[in-house]
Amino acid sequence: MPRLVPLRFFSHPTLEVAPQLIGKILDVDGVCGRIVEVEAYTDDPASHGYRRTERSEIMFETYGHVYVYFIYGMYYCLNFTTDRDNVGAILIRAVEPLSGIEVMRKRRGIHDLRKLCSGPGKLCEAFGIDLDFNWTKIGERVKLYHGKSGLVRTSPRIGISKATDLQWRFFEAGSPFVSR
DNA sequence: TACTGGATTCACT
DNA sequence: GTGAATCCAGTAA
Repeated sequence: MPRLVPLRFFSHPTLEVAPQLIGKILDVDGVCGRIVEVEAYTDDPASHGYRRTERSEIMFETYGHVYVYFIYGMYYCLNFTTDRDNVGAILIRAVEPLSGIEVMRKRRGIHDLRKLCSGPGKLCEAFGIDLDFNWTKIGERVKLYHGKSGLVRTSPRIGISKATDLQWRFFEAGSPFVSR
């Protein structure tokens, strides 16, 4: 079994973490992919971290957390926050599907392996990622669900709209990768 | 409150 | 190569 990447991996400077993320394996409850393209964002004008707003605050406050944002009215983009001391996040731009492929195909509605996760919006759809996963943390089991009186929040910061139960994990590149 | 534009994708030409 | 789809966050007023 490949070695688990510790949370502290993400505590280092964004520009150091980003290249090391290439080749690592993202596992969201058995749906797995090898990261093949990332984009690092710090405090430059092109980054949400350029201004501190309610949305971007997670980039300032955390590392090893999930930051998802909605774009172009249709797509989500998956980021992981980085750098214990500064603002930073890394956008996952593309992954190579390794397991849970049938689940990905069903979610994406296409069969072609090459088109499943070859873009930020595509991989979010394939992994079933949306805004609900904001502020969730790598390694922690996340349980999100409906309550009798409406939405149940697992944290004061997360508004939950559907049943979810998952865990974000990263593994060191290992070949061959065998999922559970 | 209203407006603007966006870390994208895909169909169509 | 081009343009449409689509809606939220941020900003200006």
